[in-house]
Amino acid sequence: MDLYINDMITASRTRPVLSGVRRTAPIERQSLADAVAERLREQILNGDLHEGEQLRQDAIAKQFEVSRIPVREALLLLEAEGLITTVANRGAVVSALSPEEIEELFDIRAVLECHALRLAMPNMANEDFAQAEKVLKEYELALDKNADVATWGELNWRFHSALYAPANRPALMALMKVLNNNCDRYTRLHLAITRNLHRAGKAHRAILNVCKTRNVEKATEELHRHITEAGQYLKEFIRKRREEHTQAAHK
Amino acid sequence: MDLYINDMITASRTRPVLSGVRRTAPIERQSLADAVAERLREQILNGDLHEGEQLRQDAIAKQFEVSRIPVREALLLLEAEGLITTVANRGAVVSALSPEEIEELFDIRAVLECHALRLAMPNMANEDFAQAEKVLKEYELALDKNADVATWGELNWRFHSALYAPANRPALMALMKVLNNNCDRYTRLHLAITRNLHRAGKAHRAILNVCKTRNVEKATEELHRHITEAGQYLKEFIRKRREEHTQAAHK
DNA sequence: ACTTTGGATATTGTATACAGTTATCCTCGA
DNA sequence: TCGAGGATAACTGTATACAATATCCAAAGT
Repeated sequence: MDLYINDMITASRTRPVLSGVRRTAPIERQSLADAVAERLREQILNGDLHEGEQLRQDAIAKQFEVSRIPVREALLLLEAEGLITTVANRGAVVSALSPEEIEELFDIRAVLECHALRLAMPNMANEDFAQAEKVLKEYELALDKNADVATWGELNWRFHSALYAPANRPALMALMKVLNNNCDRYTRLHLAITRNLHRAGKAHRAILNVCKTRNVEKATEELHRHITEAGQYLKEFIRKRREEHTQAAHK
Repeated sequence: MDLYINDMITASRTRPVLSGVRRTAPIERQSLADAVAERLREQILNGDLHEGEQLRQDAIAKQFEVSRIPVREALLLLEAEGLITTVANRGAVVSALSPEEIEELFDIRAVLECHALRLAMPNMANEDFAQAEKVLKEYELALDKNADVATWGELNWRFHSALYAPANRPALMALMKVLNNNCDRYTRLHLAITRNLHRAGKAHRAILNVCKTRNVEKATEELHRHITEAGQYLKEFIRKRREEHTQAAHK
């Protein structure tokens, strides 16, 4: 699979944050390519486009009523993010990560996010804890409401990023976000089937509690376990699922 | 700045490594976009295009005698890699990383590469040491010959990647390569001015020697210092350089 | 002098058109 | 029935043309 540095930076594509005190928000203008990419990304993360599915330039262009040029550019963006894979003259398919790649991605995430947490913890103020707490409450509320997996993915990242925000490392944060997108797709897939959403909620609360004690070692250990356990679980989950599918294909 | 996941994967764009034993190499066919991107990337890494320099689509298209479409797609790739930055309707410029971003990048590199080394060391065989040794010799030879900085950058990465290869982590490797590209540009800039190329050579030899003792802790410590020291040095170097330039602009 | 406004020019963004490549399917022969 | 070969269709890759947007400069107003 592929990961691009600029996806890290291309987090920047998601619009610079409003700076200064201008009263009237600048009119949000997106290039068509960005808009198309956003829609497709959502569809992929939601699983509306399942892995391995072909992405026809023409079809997408018609669907969104644009020409193929912005579609092509959108596909390049998504490829840089690792969400799709293209073969010359044969078009793009939604990336299907091998179990090994999934494990690798979660492993990278664990390393980077623990590093981020380590940097963040000395800077954590009460308001940071409050922020994380707030997101966690939202998450639990969403659970009760049986919200969709998209909401879950969003809140999951918001919780994690809230922990890392005090580190004040924009590039690192952007990189972690891209990696998260690639992992979340599988997590969501898993959750959509097993529906055991409470597990992550409990793990998150545990992590937050350790952070509050300001014990860096224990906190990073907890976080590391949270991420790698998810990785191992998903690796196995996907491996079995693929096995079944190939068997089904062979009979 | 921006880093894209797919750049990690897009390392894949730099052609999948020959797998298997096919005798006749597959005919190399690159899309124009890939070819343009490759040329531009080289120019940026070499410093032929200095940071902040505008990249006009028309000019590039004329230079390579292609239309603007493949140029645009090449620019998207480079943006994903973090080498350029684009603003809507105003085109692209060669990314100028702030001293803080440089520090951040080197820091991320240190974390990931130490992790990779940690994974690699248990798998290191004599042939791996020999391979690293060989690259190191080439490096030292290039020093004597007063080779250009491009050669230096190439050999630098080849040495580092030789150390991490036994870890057998393709995604991690690809990500590290993209990060390296973003850092190397500044390292080369620095070397092109100060010409003290021997320092890195000595550091590399020291790292390799520790690896041979199979002491994981010491090896990662050595590597970590090697990378973060370079980062600190360059951060200061770029900071001072920028200061001078802004002063020059004000008088 | 300084600011503002209008428009000419340059540049990017998108659509349409065409060329090249790959996949599909049909026919023909064994 | 099966496989080889080739025409056809489908799709991607690139070029050209046009539209939208930004930049620059000069002229008018304060």
